[in-house]
Amino acid sequence: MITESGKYKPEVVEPKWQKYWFENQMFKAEDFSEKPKMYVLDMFPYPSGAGLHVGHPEGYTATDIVCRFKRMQGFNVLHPMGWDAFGLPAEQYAVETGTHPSITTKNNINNFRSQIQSLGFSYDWSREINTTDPNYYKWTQWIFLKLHKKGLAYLDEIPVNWCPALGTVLANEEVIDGKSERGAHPVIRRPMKQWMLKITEYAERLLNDVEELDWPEGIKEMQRNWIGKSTGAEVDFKLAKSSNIIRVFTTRPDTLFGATYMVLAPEHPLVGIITAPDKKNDVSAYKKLAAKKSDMDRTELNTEKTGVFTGSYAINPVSNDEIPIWISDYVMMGYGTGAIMAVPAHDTRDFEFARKFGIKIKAIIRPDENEANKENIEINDVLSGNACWTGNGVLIDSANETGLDINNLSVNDSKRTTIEWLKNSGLGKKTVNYKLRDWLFSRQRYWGEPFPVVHMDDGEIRLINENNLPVSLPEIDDFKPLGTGESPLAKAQEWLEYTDPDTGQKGKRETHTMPQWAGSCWYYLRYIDPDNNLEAWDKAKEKYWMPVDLYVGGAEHAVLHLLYARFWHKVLYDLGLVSTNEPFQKLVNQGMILGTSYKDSRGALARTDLVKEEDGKFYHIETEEELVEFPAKMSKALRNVVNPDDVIAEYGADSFRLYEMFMGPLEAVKPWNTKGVEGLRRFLQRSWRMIIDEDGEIAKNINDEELDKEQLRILHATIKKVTKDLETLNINTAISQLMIFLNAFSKYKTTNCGAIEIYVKLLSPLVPHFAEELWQRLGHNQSIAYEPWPTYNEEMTKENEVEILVQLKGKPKARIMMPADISKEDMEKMAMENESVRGIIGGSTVTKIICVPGRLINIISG
RNA sequence: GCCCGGGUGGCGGAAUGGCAGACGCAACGGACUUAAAAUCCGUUGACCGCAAGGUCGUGGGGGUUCGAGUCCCCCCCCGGGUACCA
Repeated sequence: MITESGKYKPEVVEPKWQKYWFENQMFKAEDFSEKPKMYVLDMFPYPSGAGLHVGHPEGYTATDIVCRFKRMQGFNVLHPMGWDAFGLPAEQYAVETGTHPSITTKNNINNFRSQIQSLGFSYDWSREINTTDPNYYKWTQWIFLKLHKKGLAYLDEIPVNWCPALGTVLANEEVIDGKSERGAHPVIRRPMKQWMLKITEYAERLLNDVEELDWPEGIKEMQRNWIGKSTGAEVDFKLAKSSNIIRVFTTRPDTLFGATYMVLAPEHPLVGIITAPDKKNDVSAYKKLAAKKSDMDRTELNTEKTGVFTGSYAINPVSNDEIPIWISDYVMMGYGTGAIMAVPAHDTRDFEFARKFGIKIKAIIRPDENEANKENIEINDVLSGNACWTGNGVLIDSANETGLDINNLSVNDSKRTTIEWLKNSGLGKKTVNYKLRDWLFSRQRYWGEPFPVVHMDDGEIRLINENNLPVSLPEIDDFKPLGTGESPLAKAQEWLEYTDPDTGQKGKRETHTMPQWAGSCWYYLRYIDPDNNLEAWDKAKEKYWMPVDLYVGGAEHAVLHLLYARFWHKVLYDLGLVSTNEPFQKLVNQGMILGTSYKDSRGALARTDLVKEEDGKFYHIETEEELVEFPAKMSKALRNVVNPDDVIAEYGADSFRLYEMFMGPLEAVKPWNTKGVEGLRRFLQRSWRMIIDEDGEIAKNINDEELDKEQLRILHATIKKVTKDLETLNINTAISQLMIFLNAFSKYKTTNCGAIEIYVKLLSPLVPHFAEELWQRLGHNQSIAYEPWPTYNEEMTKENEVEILVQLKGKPKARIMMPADISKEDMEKMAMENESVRGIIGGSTVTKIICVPGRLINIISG
């Protein structure tokens, strides 16, 4: 008879243990402890109305496993969760329905929390934070005051990415291909007064300190590229017929003698001044065209160069030649000085431009012969101006009468020499340029942190006193954007008007709010001391917990969040408010989980509900065309979104967790396959059956008999493999080893109870509810969560005898059993005395024998 | 274009320079069952062969090595990032 208590029932076991953990506050982190600390952080989610996605629990499961593992190893673990809850969707929903964003947010958070809790994660819920809570954003505002006082926040009238559909400006990082990152609405350029943060002041440190981080190389590289440091020189060009000077930035000062024209960005302030009267019409027409073009979708980038001549000339400072000044939109006002010296012989863009407009091309580098051959470029073509060379070589025709002679020098040497000469002649100097721009920190939205700022009527910008924080969001009932560049906050009359309590001076509050990134720039610090009403965090606690030892999240935050947070952290460090230079010591990106989709012969993906399966093949319901299975991003449009709630309801949270980890390496992109969850459910079922018999009793063959040699070997090998794999986050192979253990131990007639308990312990970080239940049934009345992690004996993992492969000239021929610890000499002796080995060698002469202990013998014969 | 990843059975994926394909899914065969599901046992890279066995095989081509999925060079394809950055 199978009784109820004999069955594995996740639907009973999982809520039982979740309740137990919650009621006993099992995972509350202690501030300060004798134990070593471990701070494991998940990127906190934006609680969207759509709820949890199978992608969310992937990283959360991995960190939960690490935390549970580390607790058993005696660490004091901090593992918090919270909500990045400011953001556009709740506000747009408010515009449509009138529901206040705080209500939407609260509901979504409740939904997210219960979904997350149903997965059995061991968060310290007493530290839950919410960026929209005034008790939280009070401190976000406080940090803004710190930034401002340090001179890192300023107002500036700049051309910004204005998104009419969203009614707000966006940071450069939030604009993709000329469209908004969220919603893909068109974005146009428009000058507006905005709050900016001087992240550029930290560019060098943000770049250098990347080196010391234990982050994926790809992410570090993306940060470096985004900062985009380039070293070169600023050079001043005099105009031929006026006293104006055009300053350019170049990374190739060595090519100055080859500069045969200049180009200004169309928006360059000198354009209006230097344009010759007969060119005014052409130039202003082009400027208009360029302005319109920058409003257009940037993906349709036309590589064909355009531009017009201004009618003016500049003097090349090294050769004294008069060179024409053009304007073109291939030079951007936003980078360097907005003007370039053009060296068509040695820059591909300049080359294209000069070719098109018939401008002189003057070669001043003789290409390196080997390199030119490799690139398939004729040296003579370069020298005659018919090909462009950007590589190495030797300088030619590059000397003047005022002491600069770089002929015969290499590119690098001539750069150095030229910069030296420019400096001595007062014409230029060595400069460093960054692609990184200052951070646009204003948004014209309601649902964000208000700035603690008042614009006084006399023009003074006044900061709200620290003691009067937070500046709370006013209640309003119309969330529609004004479309003027002001946020909906401008409608909150009462809130808006400010009167100085002492002087009676009047002013208006800042109506911009902070971008969503603000709250996530420092949330990891608030978890350390979430209820502190006197300060943002206690310094001693910060010192104890920081830095974050492991940070797991999606690669989509490679530049945005991670760069901004590092910037704030460095500012806080400089202010003596945090003890570490960097916030996140180790970073791991979980790969995206793809859904199943179906592709036709043209490569088009079909909606999953329009696909039918027959005999293992897939067909389109309407066209009858045969389709092939193809992994694709989960999307509503493809109807291939998998909802974790459904999976948990059918298989249980433990099977779900196990499957997500078994799919492959954490960082890899991998396709979801619900069949796979069944396999893991089966694995748990078989593990259960090995331990619990059909009556719900401990299986009869589990006793206190000693393990035999082979059982001991498998047990210790399993402890070793699982321990090492959890340490390195190779959770998929840890699970494989546990399966190997089960396959072996479920076949033995009798099993030692201690070995089974170790198995349950090894499983417990992965499938905590399952393990708790078995642990209890095995007679323990304490939770397994803090049981000491099993240790292994290296000697036990070794086999006495191993099978050695005998190869003849690399081909496998025979297998001989040999003692595991045999020496090379004895291996060779044993092999050569072996009958079948002799037969394999036959009459041929052995010239060499390679012995690899524990592995193989390779016999080379002539 | 440039910068990062990656390419291994039908599928997800394993492999300190040492027997490629661990583990799982799927498939097939068998046991149990009136039957099915569940469960259990077995087979499963391709090709040749009755068999013993052999040949080929980690995107393609070369190389280093006694030995290469792994190291080196060249090329192709896929994914991500970025883009007239001077």
